[in-house]
Amino acid sequence: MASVSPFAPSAPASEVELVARARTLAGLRLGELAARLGRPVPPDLRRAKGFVGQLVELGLGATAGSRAGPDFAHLGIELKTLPVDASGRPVESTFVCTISLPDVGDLEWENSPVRAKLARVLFVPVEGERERPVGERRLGAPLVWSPNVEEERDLKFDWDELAGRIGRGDVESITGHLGRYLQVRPKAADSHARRRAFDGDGVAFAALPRGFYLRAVFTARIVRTHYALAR
DNA sequence: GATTGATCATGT
DNA sequence: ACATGATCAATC
Repeated sequence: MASVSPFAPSAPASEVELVARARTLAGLRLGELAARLGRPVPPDLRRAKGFVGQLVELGLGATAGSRAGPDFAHLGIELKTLPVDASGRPVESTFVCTISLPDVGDLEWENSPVRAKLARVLFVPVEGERERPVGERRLGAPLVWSPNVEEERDLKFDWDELAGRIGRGDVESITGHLGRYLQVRPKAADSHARRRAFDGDGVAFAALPRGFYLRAVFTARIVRTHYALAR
C-alpha cells in the first residue's frame, strides 16, 4: 500500500484531522486523486469494484487494509464511500458486515456487529453514475455519522427480525426483500460458495454466505437529515 | 427505474 | 479460506 504510493498520507491523529483531510478532497476528481497517489484508474468498475473505496482509503491514510476492524482503528471510525447520482441520492446499497450464521441468533442488537460497525462512520459521497467515466467522478463533502435515536431504533427493528430468523435456523427463508432499512443479501465469491450453518434442530448444513446491507433509502435519509442539520 | 442476487479484485 | 473494498447485471 504505502510502498506503492509514496505520496499517500500517514494515519490521521484525530477525528478532526481526518474530517479536515477529507474536506480537502471534496471536489476532486478520482483521476486527480489517483494521479496524486500514483495509482492507475481502471476503464470501468466491472473488474475493479473496490477501486473507489480503496483509493479514498489510501488518500485519507486508512490503516486497516483488508484486515478486520475499522479503517481507522485508533479512532474507531469506519470509512464508507457512497455512490450518489447528480441529486445526491445514493445509487447503491451499502455493505455493512458479513454474518456469522452460527452466532447471530444469540446476539442482541446492543452486542451486534452491525451496531458496532455503524457506531461511527465517515461517509464520502462520490459521483456514481455509470455513464460518467471513473476518472471524472468527483468526491463530495464528507459526513461523520453516528446513528441518532430514530435511526438506531429502525436498525434494531430490522436486526431483531433478521437475526431472529437466522437464529431459528431459517436463513434459507431470508431474501433481500426483508427488512425496511437493513437487509440480508448474499456476500460471496459466487453462488456456489458455502459455509457452515445450523437449521432449526441444530443440524449443520451448508449455506450461502450472506451479509448485512443498508438499503439506499436508509443512506438517503442519512444524507438528507445530517447534511441538512449541518447547514 | 429500482432492487435482488451474483460477482470481482486484493490482502491477511 | 475468509475478510476487506463494493458494483454488476438479471429481473421485478
